[in-house]
Amino acid sequence: MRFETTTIKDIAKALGFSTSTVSRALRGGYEISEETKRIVLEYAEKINYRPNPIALSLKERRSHSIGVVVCEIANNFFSQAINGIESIAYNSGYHVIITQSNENHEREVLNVEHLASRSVDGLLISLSSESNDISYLKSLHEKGLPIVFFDRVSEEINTHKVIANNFQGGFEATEFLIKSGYTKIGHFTNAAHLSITRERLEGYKAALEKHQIPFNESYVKYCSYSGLIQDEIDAAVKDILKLKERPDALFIAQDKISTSTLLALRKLDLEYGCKIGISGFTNSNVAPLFSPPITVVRQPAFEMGQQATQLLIKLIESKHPVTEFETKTLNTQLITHSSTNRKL
Amino acid sequence: MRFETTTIKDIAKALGFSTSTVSRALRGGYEISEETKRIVLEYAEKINYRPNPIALSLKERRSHSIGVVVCEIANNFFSQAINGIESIAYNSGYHVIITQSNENHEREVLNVEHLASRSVDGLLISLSSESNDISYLKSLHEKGLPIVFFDRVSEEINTHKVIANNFQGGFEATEFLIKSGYTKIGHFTNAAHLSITRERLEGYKAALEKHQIPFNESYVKYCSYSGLIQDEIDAAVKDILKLKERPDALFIAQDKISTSTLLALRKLDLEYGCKIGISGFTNSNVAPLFSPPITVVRQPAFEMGQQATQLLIKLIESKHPVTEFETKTLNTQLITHSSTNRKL
DNA sequence: ATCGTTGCCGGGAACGATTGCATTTTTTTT
DNA sequence: AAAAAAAATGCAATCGTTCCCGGCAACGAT
Repeated sequence: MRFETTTIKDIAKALGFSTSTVSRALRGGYEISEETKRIVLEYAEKINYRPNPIALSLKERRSHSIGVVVCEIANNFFSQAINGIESIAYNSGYHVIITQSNENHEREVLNVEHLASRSVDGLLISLSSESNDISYLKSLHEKGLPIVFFDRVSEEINTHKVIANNFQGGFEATEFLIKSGYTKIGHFTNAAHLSITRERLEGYKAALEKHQIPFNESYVKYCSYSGLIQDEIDAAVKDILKLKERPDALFIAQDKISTSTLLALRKLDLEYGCKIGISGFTNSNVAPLFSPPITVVRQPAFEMGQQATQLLIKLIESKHPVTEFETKTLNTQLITHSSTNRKL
Repeated sequence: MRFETTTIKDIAKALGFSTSTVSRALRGGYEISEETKRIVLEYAEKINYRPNPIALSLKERRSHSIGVVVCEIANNFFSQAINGIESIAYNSGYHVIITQSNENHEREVLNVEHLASRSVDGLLISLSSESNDISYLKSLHEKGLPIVFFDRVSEEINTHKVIANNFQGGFEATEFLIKSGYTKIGHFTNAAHLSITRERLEGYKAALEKHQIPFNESYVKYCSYSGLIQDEIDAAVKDILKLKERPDALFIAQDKISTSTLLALRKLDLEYGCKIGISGFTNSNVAPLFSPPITVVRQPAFEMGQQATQLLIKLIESKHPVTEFETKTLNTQLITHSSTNRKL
């Protein structure tokens, strides 16, 4: 049951050349006569010869591929980002290997190590919500593996980073609710230690402060599984419902948490869910269909994927060690569906 | 800028053994003394040695990985199927390489050939809607590459296949609309030549026939881009709206087309959209939130991915050429949200 | 004392491709 | 026509690993 391929040797044998001649003819080496080149190229074409990328990877110690680690591809943000990544990578001659951590630290480590041992030329990663300790990444980075962070970044490693303007997103989403007349605004968000959590929370707080609304700690719910587990969101919603002074609006800081919260509201108290104002991060293309309706903070996922990939390829192809790193911040977009600002 | 790794040679040099001895000690070869094994293993552990999978792939001409080709990972069905694939593959020691065709034939060919040249041990594929000619797959299959089809299969290649019970899905979705009191039932579906299109159409027709409703060709819209292009769906909806006798219900045969149709209805004629009955294939987790509401045909995507992977691994690991192939058909699930059958 | 076993280990080819250097062939120069 | 220069091609090492084969010691049996 072994899959047959044709090699440079087969060509050499069939044509009576040495493998070196064939190799050079195929890459158009200047030292090979036009005649020989023609013969070799024609024959290679005829038998549909394809160079073995594995042999090349072994020899050159690079694979012309980049590894991607995301939490889950089913998340709209990540699948769009991956499309952006692929769009750049393919045009630059790189293949993309996608892996999922499922928000699990151990899985993330396994994925990264596997990618590294497969000689990926570089790594694009958005950290899992469980990942507090990233020393494993640090050591890989120090050994020379080019890494670019996107979305969920870490301070601990000095390299390129691409993020959305999370502060802006949080601020605008919150301020929109305030301007729509809501004052008791709850906040559902990710695990507390993530960069995106901090930044979006800051935006939320800044909007409250600007409009002289006091910050209320009991209105903030940290969901460590990032909405991957519906029960966690149900519990958060129940907590909110139990409050003597319920929020009259919610700002939700993540894609999956947004949809999970809408589902929970529908299930637990639809009337309340339809009464309150809801704004939240999501890159879902079907958000306009949602009921209860939601005002959307959309991240430029595709562009983020593209820019991260451009930075990574620049790192990979740089002749000299790079020491100057940049953090690109892309603006989010607030999309209001007419039905949301119904208090106006 | 090259990434350093430790090899079996480093161990051999440090310990004064030959590479052969080290290699055998690491795999626990019987011909190596316990003492030597201990020394080698301890040292390997100490320097965190990891065998180079690329060298292994080159030598063994297999990579312990399986390639997956889907149309787009952003599609709920496929991302769930991929989770099923990974769940089995990882437990069996295989890595999964995911690629997207974006419903584009040329891209599909490129992806498959790249996967094959990377020595994937087998291939899981759901055909793109553009793929009519699959001779390239055929020749790969004849050369010995194990292939398992899922979801969108082809008759032309005799191998294992895993599909949903598309006839049943189409039948139940249509009959549900009929039983809810609708009689003029339109049908939006994929490109006509796809296996899933035929089967779901058959189910639709069978339900109509059972209830003595005449089949109306002008009620059927084939969307060759599978909902990837919103304009195509918008056009289909406009066509329907222009009919002197508009459908009072729609059965939609695919995930993306379902959501695109809902978006189009919202945009073009929300009142009509909310009045008609809609049932459709989708694996979206947020379908309960949709408005207009939709009765859902859900495919067992995760299980389909799992079963396809099990079949593929059986093929890969089979000692003898396999000649008996099976087609597994998994039942779909009809999920009615209370609000849909409002004619009752 | 010699032979066959057994246990342990090293040498080296192989996987497919590239590449520096050596070698052969052809062409040009004198 | 001989020598030098140029062009075309081959040899062999390399990447990291496995595995066939052969070597060598120690030991028991003859």
